[in-house]
Amino acid sequence: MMTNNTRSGGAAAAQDRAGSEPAPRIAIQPIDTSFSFKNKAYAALKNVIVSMDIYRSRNDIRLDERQLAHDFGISRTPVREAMAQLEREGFVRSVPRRGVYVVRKTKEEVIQLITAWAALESMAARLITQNAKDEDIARLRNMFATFEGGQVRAHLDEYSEVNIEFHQTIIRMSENTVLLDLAENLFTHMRMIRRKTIGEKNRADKSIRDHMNIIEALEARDTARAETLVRDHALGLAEHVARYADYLD
Amino acid sequence: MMTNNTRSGGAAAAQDRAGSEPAPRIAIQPIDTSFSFKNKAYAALKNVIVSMDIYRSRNDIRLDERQLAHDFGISRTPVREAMAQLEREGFVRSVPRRGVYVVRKTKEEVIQLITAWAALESMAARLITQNAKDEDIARLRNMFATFEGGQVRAHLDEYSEVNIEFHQTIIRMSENTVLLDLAENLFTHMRMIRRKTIGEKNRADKSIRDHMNIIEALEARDTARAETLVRDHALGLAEHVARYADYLD
DNA sequence: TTCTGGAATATTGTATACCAGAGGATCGGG
DNA sequence: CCCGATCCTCTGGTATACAATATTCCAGAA
Repeated sequence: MMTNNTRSGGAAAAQDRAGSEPAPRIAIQPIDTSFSFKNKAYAALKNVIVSMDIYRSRNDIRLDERQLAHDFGISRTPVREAMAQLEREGFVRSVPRRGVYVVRKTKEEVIQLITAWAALESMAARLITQNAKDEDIARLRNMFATFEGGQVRAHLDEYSEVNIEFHQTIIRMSENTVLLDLAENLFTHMRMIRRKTIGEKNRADKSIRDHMNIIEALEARDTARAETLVRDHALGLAEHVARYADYLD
Repeated sequence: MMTNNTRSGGAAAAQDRAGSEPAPRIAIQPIDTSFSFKNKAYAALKNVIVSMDIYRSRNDIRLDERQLAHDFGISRTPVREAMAQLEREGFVRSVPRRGVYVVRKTKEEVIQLITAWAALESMAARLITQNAKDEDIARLRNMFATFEGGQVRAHLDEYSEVNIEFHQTIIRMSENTVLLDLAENLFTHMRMIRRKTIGEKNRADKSIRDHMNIIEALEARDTARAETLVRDHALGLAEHVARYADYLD
């Protein structure tokens, strides 16, 4: 959580034109001091971890501090500080005097992950029915109604990027940054296993239908129903994983 | 999350007695290598942060790396690595070339915190009704029924240690470590503001009644009701904070 | 051949040195 | 007395040096 040290500050620069300075002063904005090597390394490392296919090979994957520091062109220190953060988030595990290894979630842990996600997102749905503006909910429909047409559906399995984006949007619409931060982490973990897609074609159809029902419940401001639908949708995935995802662990 | 590098291993040593070795081999267990300075510093720092009364003074509290390192008797490096972790968890904020400051949550953020907590704990309640053993639920009642008697009630405001412990126990009983880890962090934040207790004596009574109702719903394995009660109990606190906690920010 | 022991090597954990930038103090001019 | 430029100090950011331990591999004995 709290990824950004840069507390926005984007639009703030354009404001002072009533100031008495005649100098043109073209578009100078406070230089972004937040991109320290530590933060850059964090982003880069996270990217590396997410984009590698952990679950294909069974061998543990080790991250070499020295090698990474060298590749990034920096020293070990900021790399280690980034590692410490990733470790706290559960992405890597540091074994003393041995190395840091990318964490491979067990089936059990994935189920727990999805369950927690269900909790967060259903709360988000609740908040949306109470606080969101109609136009925002409408935008949600527009964003994902394209898939109702037909052909794109094939790609909408539980781990696809569009699917995750839908759920991420739900969370974001809750306007609760704590929920967002927590869920962001869980989604990142989910992205790491999405390549291991489970067959079962009809689940994609069900997923779309679920999404549509969710959107309708949100539009109707039906708090209880929205909450329930979102929760059960996620828990359904958890159950599916429990039953069919034997390739984990 | 993932605080422990020591993957148990406790009971595993006593197992192999069918092995052909006649040697007694008395109770050797792997020495705990996981308490590096980094981890020690993390625990110590967190303790320092939690135990200081952030919300009394309005001045920002700065943590001096050098001073802390000196007090701990170690160098800055492990202290900084611990700081990096605490920063990622939202406890401190590091301003480049200025210092690292303890984060003071705004009223808005506290409300969001409690809302997220409501989401996690209500899911925990759901899981308990489905998976927990009767005896565990019974233990929950025994643990907190002492307060029904009378005099201890006065101290049971929303921020008291016993109150937090009750909710923490609920989460723990879900047997979902992800929920537990996420909630643990939220609770830690809550502990930091618990000293600023709000008056309103009758809330304590309501709190106890709520707890009893929750326990009963769990005992009855009434999933929907338990979930709702837990959620609304927490959201009630959120609303209370929204209304009366003007001292924040 | 197989197992034990230890030296060589590799890699992390920790300490220290150095750097750049922010803020305040000081000093000088008006 | 007030204001501003400049220096000085203090802080976190980064790099590097050193210490400690795990792993590997080979030699030698049973």
